[in-house]
Amino acid sequence: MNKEKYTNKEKPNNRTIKSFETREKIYDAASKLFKKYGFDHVSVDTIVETAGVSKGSFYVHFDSKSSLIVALSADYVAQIDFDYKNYYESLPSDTLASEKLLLIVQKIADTITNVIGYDLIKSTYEAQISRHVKIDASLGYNRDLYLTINKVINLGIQQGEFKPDISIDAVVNHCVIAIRGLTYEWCIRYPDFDLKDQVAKYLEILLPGINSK
Amino acid sequence: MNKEKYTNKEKPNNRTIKSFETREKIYDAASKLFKKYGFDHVSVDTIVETAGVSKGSFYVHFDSKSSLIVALSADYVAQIDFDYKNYYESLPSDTLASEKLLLIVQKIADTITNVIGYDLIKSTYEAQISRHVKIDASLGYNRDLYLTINKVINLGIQQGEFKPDISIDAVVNHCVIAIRGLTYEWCIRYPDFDLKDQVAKYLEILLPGINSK
Amino acid sequence: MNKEKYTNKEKPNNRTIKSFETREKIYDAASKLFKKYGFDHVSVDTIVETAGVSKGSFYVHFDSKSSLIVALSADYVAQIDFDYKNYYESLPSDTLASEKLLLIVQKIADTITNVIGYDLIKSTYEAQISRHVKIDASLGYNRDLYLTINKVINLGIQQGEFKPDISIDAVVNHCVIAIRGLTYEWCIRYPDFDLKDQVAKYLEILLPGINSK
Amino acid sequence: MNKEKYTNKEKPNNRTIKSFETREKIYDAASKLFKKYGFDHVSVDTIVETAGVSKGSFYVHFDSKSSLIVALSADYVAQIDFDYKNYYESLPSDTLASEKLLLIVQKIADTITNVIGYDLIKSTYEAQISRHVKIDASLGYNRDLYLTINKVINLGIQQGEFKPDISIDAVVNHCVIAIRGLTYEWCIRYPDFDLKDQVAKYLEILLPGINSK
DNA sequence: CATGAATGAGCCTTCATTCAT
DNA sequence: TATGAATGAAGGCTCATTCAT
Repeated sequence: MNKEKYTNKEKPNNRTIKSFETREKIYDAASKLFKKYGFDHVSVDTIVETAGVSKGSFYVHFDSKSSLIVALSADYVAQIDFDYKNYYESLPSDTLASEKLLLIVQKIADTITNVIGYDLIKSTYEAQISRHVKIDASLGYNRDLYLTINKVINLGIQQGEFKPDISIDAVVNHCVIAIRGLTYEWCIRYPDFDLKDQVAKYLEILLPGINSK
Repeated sequence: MNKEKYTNKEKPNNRTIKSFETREKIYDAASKLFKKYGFDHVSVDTIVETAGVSKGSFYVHFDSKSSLIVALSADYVAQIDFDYKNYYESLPSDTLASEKLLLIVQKIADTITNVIGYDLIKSTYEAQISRHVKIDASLGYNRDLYLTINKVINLGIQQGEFKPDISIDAVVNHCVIAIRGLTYEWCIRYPDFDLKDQVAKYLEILLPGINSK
Repeated sequence: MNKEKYTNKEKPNNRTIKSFETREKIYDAASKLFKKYGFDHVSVDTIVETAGVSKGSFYVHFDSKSSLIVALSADYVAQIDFDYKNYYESLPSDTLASEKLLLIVQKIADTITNVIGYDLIKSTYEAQISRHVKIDASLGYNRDLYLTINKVINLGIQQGEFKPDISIDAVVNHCVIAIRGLTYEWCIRYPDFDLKDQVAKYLEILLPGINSK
Repeated sequence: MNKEKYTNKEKPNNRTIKSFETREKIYDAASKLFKKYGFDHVSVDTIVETAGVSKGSFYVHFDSKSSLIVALSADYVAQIDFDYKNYYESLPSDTLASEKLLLIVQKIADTITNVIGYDLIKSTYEAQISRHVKIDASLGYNRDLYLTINKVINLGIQQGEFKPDISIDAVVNHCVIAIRGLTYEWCIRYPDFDLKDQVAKYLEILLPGINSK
């Protein structure tokens, strides 16, 4: 398990600050390297060398290589959450629900493509599928994503834009899965696959089925 | 590359039979192990030990560990192809296009779930995403899947069941991607995800958008 | 040890002919490969593959990889002998001894450089120094070379061209060693070392010491 | 590359001393084994077993097996350099140039024969001819040897002992090559070849050609 | 004689982890 | 805390040789 530091409220002294910095150095180096080469192809040696710390230090701060990966995942997810939620709140209130949906999924595609980047997403998917580093559900972007899309779909129904009798859950569910599926597809077809474009196309096909007219 | 044996029509003698059996032993052991632990986490040592042959034998029959997974993938894909194509041909000619579509994707879900199985699919997806063991496009089930779904959509349009102005390519494309995406989802949520159910739900959402009425 | 074939005088039948051909194929392939890559870097697999025969055949004709090397060396040596002896006989009888000496050593340099070639010579030296594949003295080119050079030196003394009191043996000896030494030097400096040029320079330095004037 | 330790001037503590000792153990074992069996025929396994350290330790101290021989070569060369240069300086200033030359080459022969020894020289020559572990020219004994012999020849000319019109470069060049050639000869004829004797004989033949009288 | 599958010791190298300092 | 030398199991792969057919 990732060793939590700093949970006590004591005033950090020089030593704890140094310790924190060391941890950060390892963390940052690992992040960069995993992004570039994938978990399985980055050794602890490379990490500590890049970080400029000793191998011993690594094991002072992380119990194992795996525990590092777990710590990293949470951060990326937090970033996605932060990005698209902020974005959602910023949309004009008179935006159509269908348009909001489109803008949100495109925003997600954007974040994935440009902020997080291919290699890191690939690594995350890789970790998810091959190891049991399942992102903790309570932290995962899925939960928030569900809620946000749920809001939009509900809004569309209330505003008479979407059919009132659709199964909201099924639709939301499918959206989330589709985004993940398209992201997987993007990974294995990279760079010949425009994620933003594809999520838009996906909605073009989905929306007629739920629009009320 | 996978060393092809037996491509000539000569009557196999005892020696070639024995050789083939050895190859099979390795193949089967590897298949079982990859299924269970994933490609990267099965060593050649383990494979040959399981197969009950020498390490040298492994390299008599396969040029490398990688070439083995390539050979394995091709087989599974061939199996999928075989299964759903046969199935498609067997459908009554008066079946509705939308129904045919549903039945086919469900058949694929069935094959994936029950014939090939979770572990192997997981390994394949893992291999695809982490290594460059991309299934040869000309052999991959994608191509045939495209063609088959294309046929169905076309049929639907000709029979007036689907809108005549939809982009067939976009729809077919999306179907294939969706199947792969859902399969990926199935992998990471296993066993809490009913693939057959989900592809059905997916179509429920897709179909209204392309139905003519 | 290299298995000698064909020592009996029986009329060769089809089978012995086939056998001989197989042996030749292996021999030629090995020769070519050793030339190119050096003994230690050519595997039996590569040899038989290049020769187009089976691995089993190899061990029918040669007891081991090493025995092949032994067989090969003798041939190259024979070729050198043949070349420079022929050349020596062909020289006009009124040629000066010192000139004859120069021409002979240059002829040898020529043979080494252009007939046998860098890679094979390198391989031979390599084999000589690293393995105990010492060329059988009675076959080695040294013996004949000694005799030939001996003749020339003697001739020079008789014709009054060389000092009468030099130690013929020491001079001949040194010539032979020098040729081998320069050839070794050529190997490790290849291609920045002109063997023919260097043997000439060597003689330029040697001759004044033995010339009578 | 050989990992350089100890280049800083810090006071070595117990740990660095231990580390150094480990390195030495590996180094010494390798040296002994290469001497005995030749580079290509000594495995890392054998080295570490002989040294009494773990295989992992080997790669802590040396990047690869090749980097070890590079390190070894440099040392031997340094030793040769050290030996004959010291010797050269110690010669009485009134020694004749020709005598100095003789003494130096005999000193070198001595060092090769008695200090470095047959097996190691053989290994070095082997490495030079079969691999591309060419001793770095700037470090090699050749450079210094050239300079030293050059000095002697020059001295001889200035003192009127050698002809003033000889090509110093050609003579020096030939001396160095001859020493190497004779050393090669010594390797392949060992132990039936007295190197010291032979270099003396070589000079006996060379000197009359450059002496002024 | 010819074949080529089978063998298994051996090769060099990597790597996560431990531990004395 | 920080260090980095030490560890040794494991990894993928090569190769000379054997042997049943």
